[in-house]
Amino acid sequence: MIAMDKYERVIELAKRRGFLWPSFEIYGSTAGFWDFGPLGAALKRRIKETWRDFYVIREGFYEIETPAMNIEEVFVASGHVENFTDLMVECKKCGEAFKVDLALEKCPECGGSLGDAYAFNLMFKTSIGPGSKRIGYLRPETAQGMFVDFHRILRFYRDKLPFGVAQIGKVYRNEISPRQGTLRLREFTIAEVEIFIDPRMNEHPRFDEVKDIMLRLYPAKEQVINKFDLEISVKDAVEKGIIKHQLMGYHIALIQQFLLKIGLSPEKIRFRQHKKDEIAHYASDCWDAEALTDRFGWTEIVGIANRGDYDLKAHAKHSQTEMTVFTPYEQPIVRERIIIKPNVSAIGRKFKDRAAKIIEALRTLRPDQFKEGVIQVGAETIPLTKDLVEYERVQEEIYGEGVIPHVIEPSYGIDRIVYVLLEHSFEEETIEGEKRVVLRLPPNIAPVQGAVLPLLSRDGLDKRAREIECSLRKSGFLVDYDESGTIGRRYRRHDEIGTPFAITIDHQTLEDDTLTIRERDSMKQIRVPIEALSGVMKKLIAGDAIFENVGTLI
RNA sequence: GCGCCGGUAGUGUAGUGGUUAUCACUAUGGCUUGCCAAGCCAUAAACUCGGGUUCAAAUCCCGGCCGGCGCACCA
Repeated sequence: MIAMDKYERVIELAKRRGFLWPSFEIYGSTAGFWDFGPLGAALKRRIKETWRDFYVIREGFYEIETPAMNIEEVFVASGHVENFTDLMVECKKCGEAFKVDLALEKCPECGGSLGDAYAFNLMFKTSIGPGSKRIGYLRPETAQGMFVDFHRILRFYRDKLPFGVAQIGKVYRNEISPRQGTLRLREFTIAEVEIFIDPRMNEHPRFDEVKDIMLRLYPAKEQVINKFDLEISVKDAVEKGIIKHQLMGYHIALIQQFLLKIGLSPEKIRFRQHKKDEIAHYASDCWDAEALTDRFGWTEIVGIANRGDYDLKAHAKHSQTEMTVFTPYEQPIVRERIIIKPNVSAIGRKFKDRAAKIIEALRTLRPDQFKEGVIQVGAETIPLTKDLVEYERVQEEIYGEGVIPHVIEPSYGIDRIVYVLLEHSFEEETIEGEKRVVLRLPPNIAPVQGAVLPLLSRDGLDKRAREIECSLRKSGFLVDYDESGTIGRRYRRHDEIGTPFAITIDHQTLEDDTLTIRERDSMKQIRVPIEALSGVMKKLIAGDAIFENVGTLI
C-alpha cells in the first residue's frame, strides 16, 4: 500500500468517523461543498462557542445576525459588484490573466496572443421575489451586514466609540475551482468582528495584558527582502512599528490566544502581513494568521484587516445616510462667524421662479465667497443688490464633530480552522506493537466529552453504566455509551475521535460505588467515587484540575 | 477554466474482455476473554454516472461528475 500523506489520513478518518464528508455524495458530489457529520458539527459548534467566549463575552462585542441574501445596492456600495465582475482574458503563450481592455491586443508580459474573454463573478447572483425586479446576491462576507446596520448599532451602544459587533454566519463565494477539502469552499462559515474606533485612538486600554505574548511575525517587508519570519513580543513589534499600533497588536495577540485555546500547535502558527499587491480593495493593512499544514504549507485561517473608513463612507454615500459618530471636544470651541441671511421675500418678488435656486445657493455659500456681490446659479451669474442680502455676525460654540469611525476586522474561516485543528491534533503512535490513532483535542473542544464503558456487558455492569450515562447527560455532558467489543478496542475507538475521558464501570463499582476514569493522552487511570464524577468531569474538561489530583491513581 | 493522472463495500485494496468481483480492516449479532484494537462462528456491504464498441465491459472508446497534481484564480 502506498503511504498516505497526513491530509489523506486525516480526511480518511474524518469521513469514516463522521466528522466531514463531501456533500451530495449520492448524486456525485459538487466541488466546494462539504457536510459536517455528527462529530464535525459538534466540533465546529464548540469552536464557535469558544470564539463567542472570546469576542462576545470577554471583549463585549455583541453578536448580531443579518441575512445571507443581500440586495444589490449593498454590494454596489461596498464595491463588490465592481470588483467581482470582471471579464478576464488569458495569454495563450504565458498563461498570464488580465482584465479585458479593448486597447489590449497582445499580452503585455510576453507579447503572445490572447484567448477568448470569459466572465467571472465570485458572488452568487439571483433574483428576489416574482418578476426578477430585485437582484440579490449571496454575501461573500458577513461584514456588510454590520456596516449596513451601523446607525442602529451605534444607537444601541449609546452613540459612543469604540464598540464592536460580531457575527457568525454562512457566506458564499463561487470559486472557479475549489479544492483541498474544507480549505476552500463555495459555502462556508465565517466569524467576523467589526471594531469601530475613533481614527485618532490607536491605543488599547488592556494592551498590558498581552504585551509580553510572543508572536511569530512575517511582515511584508521581510517577505521581499530576507524571507525570514521573526519571533517578537507584541510590545516590541508595536514599538518598532512592525505592527502599526496597539489596537492591531492587541487583536493579533487575541487571535493567537484563541487558536492556542482550541488546540492548534503553537509551532505551526504565524502571522503574515499582506504585501501591497495582494491587499483587498477595502483594506489599508492586513495580517493573516496562517497555520502550517502538512500538504499545503502555510494556510490562511484568520485575517485581520484595517478597513479604515472605506465601508462606512461608501454606504453613507450610496444610501444618503449619515454614518458618523459625534465626538465631543474636551473644551468646546468658541468662534465668531459671519452668516449670510438672504432677504427671502425681496428675492422672491424680484426673481420669481428662479428665487428658490438663488436662496439655496446663498445658503450654501461662505461669506468670503460672496465678495463680488454676484451669485452663480448653474451656468448663470446673477448680480444681487445689497437690499437682497444681509449679514449677521454670530458667536457659536462647537462641542464636537462627526467622525467616521475606522474599522479593525478580525475574520475567522471556521471551516479551515476545523480542518487544521484535526490535522494538528492527529497523531499516530505505536503502543506495544499496535498502532494507536489519537486526536489530541483539548477536552473542552472534543465533540464527545466522555465515553461510558461497562467492563462487561453483563453481571449488571451494563445497567449500572446506563444509569451513569444518563446522569452525566442530565448534568450536561455529551457522552457516548459503548459496550461492543473488548475494553481495549473501545478505548481505541474513542482515542480516534478525541474523547478525552473514558469512564469504566467494573465489578468494584457494584461493591463500593467507585469507577475509573481513563485519560486519553496519558492512558492513565484514576478511581473516583460516583458522586464526585460530575464535579470531577467538569473540572477536567475546563482544565481546572490536574488529572492525577482528582482521584486515586491506579 | 486549461493540461496530465486517477475513480471497485464504511476504509484500504486484488482483479487487462467471459470470475459467484479478491483480501484485510471496520461494522452488526453470538461464543469466549475480562482494563488498552486477542481468538472463534455468523451476517451485512462495492465496480462514479451516461453513451458507444462487442455475443459478452469493472476491464476497450467517448463524454459528464468527482478527486489529486501543475498553471490560472482565491478581492
